[in-house]
Amino acid sequence: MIKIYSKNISGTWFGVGLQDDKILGSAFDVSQNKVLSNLQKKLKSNAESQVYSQPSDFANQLFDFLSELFLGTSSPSSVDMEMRHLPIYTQRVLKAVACIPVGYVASYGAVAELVGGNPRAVGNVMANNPFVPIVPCHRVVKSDFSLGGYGGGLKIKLDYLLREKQGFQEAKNIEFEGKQLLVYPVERVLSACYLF
DNA sequence: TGCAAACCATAAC
DNA sequence: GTTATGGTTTGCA
Repeated sequence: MIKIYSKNISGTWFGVGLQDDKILGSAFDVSQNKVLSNLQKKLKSNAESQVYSQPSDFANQLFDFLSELFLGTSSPSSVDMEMRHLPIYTQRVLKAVACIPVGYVASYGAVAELVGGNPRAVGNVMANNPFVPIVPCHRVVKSDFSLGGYGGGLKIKLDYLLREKQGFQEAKNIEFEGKQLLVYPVERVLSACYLF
Protein backbone atom coordinates (compact mmCIF):
# COMPACT_ATOMS: atom_id res chain seq x y z
CA MET A 1 0.00 0.00 0.00
CA ILE A 2 1.33 3.40 -1.00
CA LYS A 3 0.81 6.15 1.53
CA ILE A 4 0.39 9.69 0.27
CA TYR A 5 0.98 12.69 2.49
CA SER A 6 0.88 16.41 1.83
CA LYS A 7 1.85 19.47 3.82
CA ASN A 8 1.90 23.21 3.35
CA ILE A 9 5.15 24.90 4.28
CA SER A 10 5.13 28.67 4.07
CA GLY A 11 2.75 28.83 1.17
CA THR A 12 3.96 25.87 -0.87
CA TRP A 13 2.32 22.46 -0.85
CA PHE A 14 4.63 19.47 -0.77
CA GLY A 15 3.59 15.89 -1.29
CA VAL A 16 5.24 12.51 -0.97
CA GLY A 17 4.25 8.97 -1.85
CA LEU A 18 5.78 6.42 0.50
CA GLN A 19 6.10 2.69 0.48
CA ASP A 20 7.82 1.00 3.41
CA ASP A 21 9.55 4.26 4.35
CA LYS A 22 11.01 4.69 0.90
CA ILE A 23 10.06 7.52 -1.41
CA LEU A 24 8.17 6.50 -4.48
CA GLY A 25 7.52 10.02 -5.63
CA SER A 26 7.40 13.63 -4.50
CA ALA A 27 5.97 16.88 -5.81
CA PHE A 28 5.25 20.51 -4.97
CA ASP A 29 2.81 23.15 -6.15
CA VAL A 30 0.85 26.13 -4.90
CA SER A 31 -2.28 24.00 -4.92
CA GLN A 32 -2.75 20.95 -2.73
CA ASN A 33 -5.03 19.30 -5.26
CA LYS A 34 -2.47 19.60 -7.98
CA VAL A 35 0.20 18.09 -5.78
CA LEU A 36 -2.01 15.12 -5.01
CA SER A 37 -3.15 14.46 -8.55
CA ASN A 38 0.39 14.96 -9.79
CA LEU A 39 1.64 12.45 -7.32
CA GLN A 40 -0.99 9.84 -8.12
CA LYS A 41 -0.06 10.10 -11.76
CA LYS A 42 3.63 9.56 -11.13
CA LEU A 43 3.39 6.66 -8.72
CA LYS A 44 3.36 3.03 -9.65
CA SER A 45 0.00 2.67 -11.25
CA ASN A 46 -0.51 -0.95 -10.30
CA ALA A 47 -0.33 -0.54 -6.54
CA GLU A 48 -3.13 0.84 -4.41
CA SER A 49 -2.66 4.13 -2.68
CA GLN A 50 -4.27 5.95 0.18
CA VAL A 51 -4.20 9.65 0.93
CA TYR A 52 -3.63 10.64 4.56
CA SER A 53 -4.56 14.02 5.97
CA GLN A 54 -1.92 13.98 8.72
CA PRO A 55 1.77 13.42 7.93
CA SER A 56 3.56 10.66 9.82
CA ASP A 57 6.75 11.53 11.70
CA PHE A 58 8.81 10.18 8.86
CA ALA A 59 6.80 12.16 6.32
CA ASN A 60 7.34 15.29 8.39
CA GLN A 61 11.09 14.78 8.28
CA LEU A 62 10.89 14.47 4.53
CA PHE A 63 8.82 17.61 4.23
CA ASP A 64 11.43 19.55 6.17
CA PHE A 65 14.07 18.24 3.81
CA LEU A 66 11.96 19.05 0.75
CA SER A 67 11.39 22.59 1.86
CA GLU A 68 15.11 23.08 2.41
CA LEU A 69 15.73 21.81 -1.10
CA PHE A 70 13.06 24.15 -2.31
CA LEU A 71 14.75 27.10 -0.65
CA GLY A 72 18.13 26.11 -2.01
CA THR A 73 19.62 25.64 1.44
CA SER A 74 20.21 21.92 1.21
CA SER A 75 21.83 19.48 -1.17
CA PRO A 76 20.12 16.45 -2.61
CA SER A 77 21.61 14.07 -0.10
CA SER A 78 20.92 10.43 0.31
CA VAL A 79 17.24 9.85 0.74
CA ASP A 80 16.02 6.42 -0.18
CA MET A 81 14.32 6.75 -3.51
CA GLU A 82 12.48 3.67 -4.69
CA MET A 83 13.11 3.58 -8.42
CA ARG A 84 13.59 -0.08 -9.18
CA HIS A 85 10.27 -0.22 -10.99
CA LEU A 86 11.47 2.43 -13.46
CA PRO A 87 13.34 1.62 -16.69
CA ILE A 88 17.10 1.31 -16.23
CA TYR A 89 17.89 4.27 -18.43
CA THR A 90 15.46 6.46 -16.51
CA GLN A 91 17.14 5.45 -13.28
CA ARG A 92 20.56 6.37 -14.63
CA VAL A 93 19.41 9.79 -15.75
CA LEU A 94 17.73 10.50 -12.43
CA LYS A 95 20.80 9.48 -10.48
CA ALA A 96 23.09 11.57 -12.65
CA VAL A 97 20.93 14.67 -12.37
CA ALA A 98 20.77 14.17 -8.61
CA CYS A 99 24.54 14.80 -8.60
CA ILE A 100 24.32 18.33 -9.99
CA PRO A 101 25.19 20.60 -7.05
CA VAL A 102 23.24 23.63 -5.85
CA GLY A 103 24.28 26.71 -7.78
CA TYR A 104 25.18 24.86 -10.96
CA VAL A 105 23.37 23.72 -14.10
CA ALA A 106 24.10 21.15 -16.80
CA SER A 107 22.71 20.83 -20.30
CA TYR A 108 20.44 18.05 -21.54
CA GLY A 109 23.15 17.18 -24.01
CA ALA A 110 25.89 16.94 -21.38
CA VAL A 111 23.77 14.64 -19.27
CA ALA A 112 23.05 12.54 -22.34
CA GLU A 113 26.75 12.24 -23.03
CA LEU A 114 27.27 11.10 -19.48
CA VAL A 115 24.64 8.38 -19.30
CA GLY A 116 24.14 7.55 -22.97
CA GLY A 117 21.14 8.21 -25.12
CA ASN A 118 20.43 11.62 -26.59
CA PRO A 119 19.29 14.98 -25.24
CA ARG A 120 15.65 14.43 -26.06
CA ALA A 121 15.61 11.19 -24.16
CA VAL A 122 17.02 13.05 -21.17
CA GLY A 123 14.33 15.68 -21.58
CA ASN A 124 11.74 12.94 -21.52
CA VAL A 125 13.02 11.64 -18.22
CA MET A 126 13.01 15.14 -16.77
CA ALA A 127 9.46 15.71 -17.94
CA ASN A 128 8.36 12.65 -15.99
CA ASN A 129 10.66 13.12 -13.02
CA PRO A 130 8.87 11.38 -10.13
CA PHE A 131 11.16 12.95 -7.54
CA VAL A 132 10.77 16.70 -7.71
CA PRO A 133 12.58 18.48 -6.21
CA ILE A 134 14.85 15.75 -4.84
CA VAL A 135 16.11 15.10 -8.34
CA PRO A 136 16.79 18.72 -9.31
CA CYS A 137 15.51 18.65 -12.87
CA HIS A 138 15.34 22.46 -12.81
CA ARG A 139 19.16 22.44 -13.01
CA VAL A 140 19.06 20.96 -16.50
CA VAL A 141 18.88 23.57 -19.25
CA LYS A 142 19.46 23.89 -22.97
CA SER A 143 22.95 23.97 -24.38
CA ASP A 144 22.63 27.71 -25.15
CA PHE A 145 21.73 28.32 -21.47
CA SER A 146 18.12 29.15 -22.18
CA LEU A 147 15.76 27.42 -19.82
CA GLY A 148 14.22 24.60 -21.80
CA GLY A 149 11.00 23.42 -20.20
CA TYR A 150 9.60 22.74 -16.78
CA GLY A 151 6.57 20.85 -15.58
CA GLY A 152 5.37 23.57 -13.23
CA GLY A 153 6.04 26.34 -15.74
CA LEU A 154 9.19 28.22 -16.67
CA LYS A 155 8.68 30.92 -14.06
CA ILE A 156 8.90 28.29 -11.33
CA LYS A 157 12.10 26.99 -12.86
CA LEU A 158 13.64 30.45 -13.05
CA ASP A 159 12.62 31.32 -9.48
CA TYR A 160 14.20 28.11 -8.36
CA LEU A 161 17.49 28.88 -10.02
CA LEU A 162 17.44 32.42 -8.63
CA ARG A 163 17.13 31.05 -5.12
CA GLU A 164 20.03 28.71 -5.71
CA LYS A 165 22.38 31.34 -7.03
CA GLN A 166 25.68 31.05 -5.16
CA GLY A 167 27.95 33.47 -6.96
CA PHE A 168 30.12 30.78 -8.48
CA GLN A 169 32.33 31.95 -11.34
CA GLU A 170 33.88 28.92 -12.96
CA ALA A 171 32.46 25.84 -14.60
CA LYS A 172 33.64 22.63 -13.03
CA ASN A 173 33.56 18.90 -13.50
CA ILE A 174 31.67 16.59 -11.22
CA GLU A 175 32.13 12.87 -11.23
CA PHE A 176 29.45 10.30 -11.87
CA GLU A 177 30.26 6.61 -12.13
CA GLY A 178 33.83 7.35 -13.09
CA LYS A 179 32.91 9.83 -15.81
CA GLN A 180 32.94 13.61 -15.80
CA LEU A 181 30.01 15.95 -16.15
CA LEU A 182 30.69 19.61 -16.88
CA VAL A 183 28.44 21.90 -14.85
CA TYR A 184 28.16 25.69 -15.13
CA PRO A 185 27.29 28.34 -12.56
CA VAL A 186 23.60 29.24 -12.52
CA GLU A 187 24.64 32.77 -13.34
CA ARG A 188 25.23 31.69 -16.93
CA VAL A 189 21.54 30.92 -17.29
CA LEU A 190 20.42 34.06 -15.54
CA SER A 191 22.49 36.36 -17.69
CA ALA A 192 21.00 34.65 -20.74
CA CYS A 193 17.54 35.33 -19.33
CA TYR A 194 18.08 38.98 -18.57
CA LEU A 195 18.72 39.61 -22.24
CA PHE A 196 15.02 39.84 -22.95
C1' DT B 1 17.69 34.18 -36.43
C1' DG B 2 14.81 30.50 -38.26
C1' DC B 3 13.90 25.97 -39.93
C1' DA B 4 14.63 21.05 -40.89
C1' DA B 5 16.40 16.88 -39.86
C1' DA B 6 18.57 13.52 -36.75
C1' DC B 7 18.44 11.82 -32.34
C1' DC B 8 16.64 7.77 -28.86
C1' DA B 9 14.03 6.12 -24.76
C1' DT B 10 9.15 5.59 -23.48
C1' DA B 11 4.41 4.90 -23.49
C1' DA B 12 0.44 4.00 -25.86
C1' DC B 13 -1.92 1.51 -29.52
C1' DG C 1 5.59 -4.94 -33.33
C1' DT C 2 4.74 -0.11 -34.64
C1' DT C 3 3.95 4.67 -34.00
C1' DA C 4 3.86 9.12 -31.80
C1' DT C 5 5.90 12.16 -28.71
C1' DG C 6 8.97 15.05 -26.54
C1' DG C 7 11.66 19.99 -21.07
C1' DT C 8 17.18 18.89 -27.61
C1' DT C 9 20.90 19.68 -30.86
C1' DT C 10 23.18 20.70 -34.86
C1' DG C 11 23.90 22.44 -39.32
C1' DC C 12 22.78 25.34 -43.02
C1' DA C 13 20.36 29.15 -45.51
